[in-house]
Parts: sequence; C-alpha cells; structure tokens
Amino acid sequence: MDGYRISELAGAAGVATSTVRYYERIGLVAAPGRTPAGYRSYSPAAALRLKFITRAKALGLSLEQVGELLGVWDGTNCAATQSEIAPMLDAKLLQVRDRIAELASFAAELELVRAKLCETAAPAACAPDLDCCAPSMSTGQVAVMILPKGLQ
Amino acid sequence: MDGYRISELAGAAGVATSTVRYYERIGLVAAPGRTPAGYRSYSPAAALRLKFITRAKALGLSLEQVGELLGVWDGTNCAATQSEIAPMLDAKLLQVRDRIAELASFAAELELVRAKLCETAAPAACAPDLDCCAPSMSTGQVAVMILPKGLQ
DNA sequence: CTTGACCTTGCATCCAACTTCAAGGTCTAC
DNA sequence: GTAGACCTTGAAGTTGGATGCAAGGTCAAG
Repeated sequence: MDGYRISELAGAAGVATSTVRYYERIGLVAAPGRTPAGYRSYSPAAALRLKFITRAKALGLSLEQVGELLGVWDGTNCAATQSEIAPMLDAKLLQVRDRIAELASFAAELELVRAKLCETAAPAACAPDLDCCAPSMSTGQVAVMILPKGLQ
Repeated sequence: MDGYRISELAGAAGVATSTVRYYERIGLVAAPGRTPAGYRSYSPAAALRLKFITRAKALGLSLEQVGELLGVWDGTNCAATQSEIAPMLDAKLLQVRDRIAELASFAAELELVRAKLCETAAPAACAPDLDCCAPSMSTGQVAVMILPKGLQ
C-alpha cells in the first residue's frame, strides 16, 4: 500500500540506491514522502522520472541538461514556452542528427578497416613477436577510422 | 625549422597546452624532442596524433579506449593482430550501430514533440506567469522524447 | 527475541579528465 | 635591457558523477 522503497525504485531503473539519494541531493528527483519510520516512499511517477533520467543520460546528456528537460516536464520552467522550447528542441535535434552522421561515417570507416583486415595475410603467417601488424594495420589504415578525410 | 611548440600543437587541435602535457603524462602522446632551451618540439605527426585523440574523444571513446586504438596505430600492440583486432572492431561496430539506432529513435521522438508544439496554442495566448506550458508540454509529451515506448 | 536484510544520515572518498598554481627560465620586440 | 608572452616542473585543486563507510534505526521470518 505504501509506495516503493528506494531499493525497488533504484532496481527498476537499474541504478544504485546511493545514486537515487545523490539525484535527490542535487535536485534531480524530488524528496519523496516518508514512511513513519523515515524510509523514503516513492510513487510510480518517481519511477518514471528516474527512468527518464537514466534514458536521457544513456543518450549522452549531462545531469544538468537532464535537469533542464525535467524543468520543462514539471512545468516549473514556465518561462520556457513556445519561444524557448522550440529553439531548444531544434538545437537538440540538430545535435542529434550531427552525431548520427558522425557515427554513421565512423561505422563505415570501421567496416572498411574490418574488410581490409580480412583480405590480408592469414593469422598463421604471423608470428606474435614479429612486427606483423604493421603491414595490415599501419598508421594509414587505422587513421582512416577516425581522422577527418582531409587529413589522411 | 624547429617543430611546433606546444601552444601551436594544442591550438591546432583545439585543446589547452595543459591538456597536451596531461596526455603526455598518461602516455597518450609520446614525449617529444626538446629545443636547447628545453621547450617541447613537435612533429606534424604529433599534430595528427593529437587530432586523432580529439576526434575519437568526440565520438565518445574514453582516453583509455583511445589509448588502445593508438596502440594498434603504433604497432606496439602486436599481440592484437587478426585474432584480437577483428573482434574488437566488430564489437565497436555493433556498439556504434546500436547507438545510431537509439539516436535515430530519439530524433524521431524529438520531431514528434516539435510538431505537437507547433500545432498548439499561439505564444500570444500565453502569459509567462501562468501555468501555460502545462497543456502543451505535459508529462506525457515530454516523456515521449526519452521514455521507452512501453512506458508511456 | 534474535538474525539478517533493509533503511537513515553525513561525510569522506573515488575516478576521469583536466586545470591551476607557484616559482622560475626563455625569447622577441622595442 | 626590460616588458610581456611564452615555456618549464611538480603538485595540488576542480568538476561531474557517483560510491563507500560508520553508526545507528526498522522490519519480517523463524
């Protein structure tokens, strides 16, 4: 009948209880109600909020950025209407698309290296104490993975 | 005629000189030659390597992971041939593809919210001190951005 | 009514990745 | 020859994001 205890909440979101208390301390989750014994007692909404946080974090947002989003969620951030949210969303969208493009090109380059790796000398031809990776994985080939095109 | 000084190298890669010294300290870039006065003197190759590091970091790799990649680059990591590099590349590729998929769904959800934002009340109808974001940006609508589908 | 798993607090500690500081040496321009 | 921008070192400090610990309170099972 009581809400979730902290370990249940934390377990559901896959974080440690200490992390939940930490989030409470820095204001990312509200201080919940308490049982008569003083235990934290969470609502299902709190579980949702915690999952929001972990998912946003997994997407690479800092806790501070997550806090901003949560401000909008709460509606406490009322200045941030139309005029503020739209640009914020647009900026975030651009960021995400940039990141996707970058990752996609990274993936393509990884595949290229992978393909080259397969078509080179068989492992048997390669004693472990020789300079055997030099031919198949020289500077240029690994560099292709990450260096900007113009620099290769 | 001398190589680059540390500030030139750092400037070219967009990092602080202190960061370059830090990278040297943790073994991510080699200790360069010195001028008679003891100033660090870098080759163009060092600039390339530093850019490699910053680009890899921008893609979300930790300095430790960057170090592994650099080991391959150097060829110092000779144990990591065929048998070790291929799985590493495969794992990295999977990771990158997962991340792309996640980001793509995030972008789609962002667009959805953005679209909803546009079709709701005009800004003029919305005094800044009223609880005006609640209708257009309620829990559910922001949650859609990040919460997994099953939880909404 | 004890055992063991849980909870409380505040404070200290950890890690990565830097950044700053103090105290000095070097180089270029005027 | 001096001002100001640069460089050197080692060590300590900072930031973000937690994590651990001590000293105690709570609770359900047996």
